[in-house]
Parts: sequence; C-alpha cells; structure tokens
Amino acid sequence: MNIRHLTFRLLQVYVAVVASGTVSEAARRLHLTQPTVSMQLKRLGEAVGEPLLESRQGRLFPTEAGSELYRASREVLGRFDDFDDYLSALRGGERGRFSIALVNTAQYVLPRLLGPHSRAFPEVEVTVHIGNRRQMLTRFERQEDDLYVFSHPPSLAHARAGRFLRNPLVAVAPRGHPLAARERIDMSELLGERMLLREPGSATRMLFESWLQEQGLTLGPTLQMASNEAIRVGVASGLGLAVLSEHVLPPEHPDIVILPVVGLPIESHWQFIVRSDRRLSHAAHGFLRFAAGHLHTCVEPRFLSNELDGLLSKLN
Amino acid sequence: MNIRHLTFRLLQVYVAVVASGTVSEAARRLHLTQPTVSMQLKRLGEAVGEPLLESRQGRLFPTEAGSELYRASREVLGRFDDFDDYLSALRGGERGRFSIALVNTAQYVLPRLLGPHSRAFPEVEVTVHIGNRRQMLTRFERQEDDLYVFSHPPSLAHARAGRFLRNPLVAVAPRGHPLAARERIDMSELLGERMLLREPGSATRMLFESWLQEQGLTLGPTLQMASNEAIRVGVASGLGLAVLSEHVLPPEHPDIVILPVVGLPIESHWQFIVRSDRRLSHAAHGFLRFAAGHLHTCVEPRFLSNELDGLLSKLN
DNA sequence: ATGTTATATAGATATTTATCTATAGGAAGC
DNA sequence: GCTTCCTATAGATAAATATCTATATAACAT
Repeated sequence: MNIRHLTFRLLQVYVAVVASGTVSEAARRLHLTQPTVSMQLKRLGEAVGEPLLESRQGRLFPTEAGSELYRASREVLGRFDDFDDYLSALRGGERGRFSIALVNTAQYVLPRLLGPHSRAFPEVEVTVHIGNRRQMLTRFERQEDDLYVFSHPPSLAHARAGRFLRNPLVAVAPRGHPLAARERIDMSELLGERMLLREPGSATRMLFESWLQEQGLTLGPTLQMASNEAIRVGVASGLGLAVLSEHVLPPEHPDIVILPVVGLPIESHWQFIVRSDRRLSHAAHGFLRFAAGHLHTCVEPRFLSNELDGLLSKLN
Repeated sequence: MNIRHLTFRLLQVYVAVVASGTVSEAARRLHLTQPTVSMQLKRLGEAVGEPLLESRQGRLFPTEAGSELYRASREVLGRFDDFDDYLSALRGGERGRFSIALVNTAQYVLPRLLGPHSRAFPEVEVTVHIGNRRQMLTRFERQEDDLYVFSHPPSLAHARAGRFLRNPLVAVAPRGHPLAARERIDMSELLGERMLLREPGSATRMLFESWLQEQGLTLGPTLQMASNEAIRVGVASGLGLAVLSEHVLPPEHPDIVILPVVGLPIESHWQFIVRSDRRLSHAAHGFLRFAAGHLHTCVEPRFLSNELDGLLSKLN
C-alpha cells in the first residue's frame, strides 16, 4: 500500500461510501457529484492496491481488505477528532501549561489567584518560579516563562504590563519599641536604628533605597537577610527595624507594629508582564482572563487595583 | 483545524522533524531538501491553525499542540502500518475467508485437505457448501463461491479447472451376493437386479447413465435415494446393487464387495474450478497453493492426480 | 423488453502540492 | 565580530488533485 498519496479527505469519502452503501448517496451527503466520489474511490483503491468494495444486490459492500480499511479509517478520523477537541481545549485555556515567574514578595499573594484558577481549570499545569527581582529579570531576558510578576516592570520595549495589586512598603518595628507609640515619625529618626535589609537585587530593597535617595537620607547600621520571612521574624525579635511589603505581614501580627513614618508607605503596584515578542500560551492567557475576572474575590479590597482588562485588550 | 488538506505524508514529515529535532536533519533522512520540509511544516501548521514547533537552544521542540499532534500522528501512522500488515497477510493467503462448493461425493475427501489447511492457516475462515451437481451449478452461475469442486466442469467459458483426484465409480454388491464370487462380470448381467440410484441432478448418476448409454444398455428396476450414505447402507442390507464413487466406501467395508464389471470403474476426476471472470480471493488462492503442495500427504496415492500447478500458473 | 437508477469513464480546468535551486535572515559558537 | 549551521522565503515547474459536465455502461425492477 502506498501511504504517500493517502489523504484524510479520501478516508472521509470512503467512510461515507461504506456507511451509505452507495456512491451516489455518499456523494449527496458530501455535497459532491457522483463521478467525483467514484474517482476518489478509484484512487483510494489504487493507493491500497486491493479492491475495496464489491457490489451485491445493488449495494456496495466492503471486501475483506475494505472492511479493515473502514475500521482503520474510522479509528484514524476519530483520533483526529479527538485532537481537534484537544486543540479547542487548548485554545480555550482549559488545558495546557504555562509558567509564571514571581518576585519573592508576590508569593504571599499569588497563591490566592492560582488556587481558585487551578480548581476551575484542573487540566492546566502551572509552574511557578520564585526569586528576587534580579533573578526574575534574568528569566525575563531569557524568555523562560509565559508570565512575570514585577512591581516595577523591566524596559517595556518587549513587554506589555497590567497592574493588578497595590504593594505598599511600610516601616515596621517590634511591639513595645519606643517609636511604636508615636503618631507621626520622621524617617530621619529611624536612621540611628539598625535596619534589616533584603539582599541587593531585591525589588523591595531597590524601592526602599531609591526612596531614601529621593529623601536625601543615608542608612545607619544594617543587617542583610535574603528572606522576607527572616526579616519579619527578626523585627519581631528586636533585631532591628525594616521596610517591608505590607503583604509580608500576616493578617494578625501582635508582635509587630507599622510605624507612621512620614512619606510611607512607598506605593508600588504589582503587575503581570508578558513579552510582546513571544506568543502567549493559551493557558497563560486563560489565567490572565481568570485573574481579571476573579481578582476581587481573591484579595482584600484595599489592595485591589485591577487594570488587567487593559492588558488583555492589548493581547488580542 | 482543517482536516481536508491533511496528508499522511505530511504527518510522516512532521514525525521525522520532531524525532530528529531539526528540519535539516529530517530533510536528510527523508531524502528531501530543507526548504521542502520547511514548506510542509508551514502547511501543516496552517492546517492545524496553531504553532507546532518552537526552537530553543538550536533545536525544535513541539509546543503543547505540537506534542499532541505528534502523538496523534504516531498512532495514526502506526494504525496504517498495521493495516499494511493486514494486507500482506491477506495477500499471502494467511488470513481472510473463502467459500468452496462441493458436489456431495467430494465431501468424503475434501476434509482431508481442509483440515490440514486450517491448521496451517488458522486465521482463514472457510465456508463449505455441499449439494448435488445441479445445486452446485446454480451456485456457480450465481458466482456465490470462490472455489467449486466438480468431476465434470461446467462450460469452461468463464472458468479455469485443475484436476486433483481420481474419482472412480465402481459397482458394489452385498457380500454373499451370487455375483460377488465371479472374476469377470458383464454389465448386462446386472440389469435384472434392482439398482439403487442417486437423484437426477447428481453427478454420480449422470456419469453412470451416460456410460450406460454408451454401452447401449438400459436399466431394469431402480430405487432412488438422494444420499450416497443411504445407498451404501442399502446395498449392504441387500436392497439392491449400485454404482458409487469408490471414495464413498469406508477403508474397511466387510459387508460390501466391489464387482469386477467389465468397463468399470468409470474413470472421472474431481477438479477445482474457479471462475475466470471473478477475482479469486487471496485466501482461496492460498488454499489452492496449499492443496497443490500437500495433496500427496493427504490422500491415498492410488487416487492422486495432481494437476493443480497448471491451474495455479494460469491464475497468476 | 424497457425504462430507471447507479456506476464508471472521458474530457476539461482551476487549484494545490511536491519539489527543486538560489538566497536572505538568524542564532550559536569561537 | 566573523563564521557556520540552520531556517525561512521567493521563484519556478511538473505533477497530482478535486471537481465539474456530459455520456456510456451496467444492474434492477417492473
């Protein structure tokens, strides 16, 4: 059998003929003329190299080889129907996979979106990468992920961004700290205290430092810890003060207080970033749609800042 | 996805590309040029309506949709490989079906061939029809079977024939019959006896009657029985005499003797008949080959008369 | 026998396909 | 930055395919 000239169309026609038992009827069903179907059958028979049909009592019946071809054709066409279904699911964002890269701090919030999404779309596989801003920038350069979450986007030359959440940075001190009782504090008053800082490359540190620079201030003694958690616990235990994303604090934080420093909180927004030079996977697109629609049910209203519809409209 | 323009060839090319990871390498393997393969990929991608491959680290990797297409393609191509195997088996006569029509008398012998054949080719389904000559002629006219066994072929206009077995007709009497002791009997001496005859339409009867006519003889009293078995038992019980195929007698037949009538046995030969205006099924062809090769191990040498090679050569 | 219906063949044509060579564009390696 | 290997595009062409209309042939039913 010569498979080279075998077309799916040919199999469709053949199946129609076997199913209807006559060439003419099959032609009607396929919206073709009878000679067309006859020709196709002839070609198919030649490709197979074996008679496929024989007429008895005015109907066409498949020969031995013809029956097997019919079976094979049905299976094969069915397989491609399945493939078609698979494609629709992919396109609808109901299945597939995407990967998302988060700066550390965002990991306190993103699960609130990812959880409901994966419950709604259990067939979608999500890979989450977490690291500090610098590491995420590298991933972005290398185009390693479908989605990125930054508070300050990288150069937007190859990217589109959409804000979705406020990310205020606040100054924190241990409960009972002398400044904790004050109603209004000037940042300069904190500079004598030891400050706990994230590592260079962290977005939180970058934001804090550029804010300090704007204010013309310089830090006193510091201690560097490459983890928000470590810093939070450090502050609680009196190791020093810190400027942290408010999201890092648990809902109840009896051992930590937010200091009413003038000029704080430093306002920033997390945003979803997608590369504009890379086709966004259907699954990632589906997640963005999901986020746009469900964000308000997943996060506290005071952090809400949903500009994802704008991003989505740019993606279509 | 548009299945209309999907070719098996296209899938083969696609599979080669995914398997080798580069277009150029696939082109080499397929003995095509690289642009050809690129074009095919492009067409395939358009038919599917979704990007199929993406290049990372200098190799091409299938996308989500591409992976599924790869799976589907492998399955589908595999299914048609199986179909190909099926075809070879059909063509080799190793599987399939055929039907064979036998005149009554041949049923004593044909199982000796059909048994070993079906042991050698268990996947071949055989249908056997048995009846008298007239009934078999009707089946022949209607082209109802692949093979026919006659002693005298019908008009050979639409048929090819090949002898394979002697079928001598002998006169039989019950042991102890007055003529049973004689060394030489003239047929005319039997005419007073009651003769047991098969029904009109039987080949045995036809042969016997035309032989009688040649000899210018006319039968005396007769009794008609539409079965060789009934006649054999009738003769054994003294109901009369008969002229029967020697094959009808069991190897040991203590209650029946063959009379040495001058001019007997009437020599005839069974032959396989195939219609020349109808394609012989591979399975039937395979059976004829089997018969040609194994006949000598299946029947007693004295009956052997194998001219099937001549028939086979005419069929190729 | 004689219409009727189904199938096959012939002739025609626009479209598509397979395939090449030549060349341009890109990415990876040194 | 240059070279090399890979891929994509363009241009060209012979072949094949899909499809039609018109007609011949075969099979069936009355």
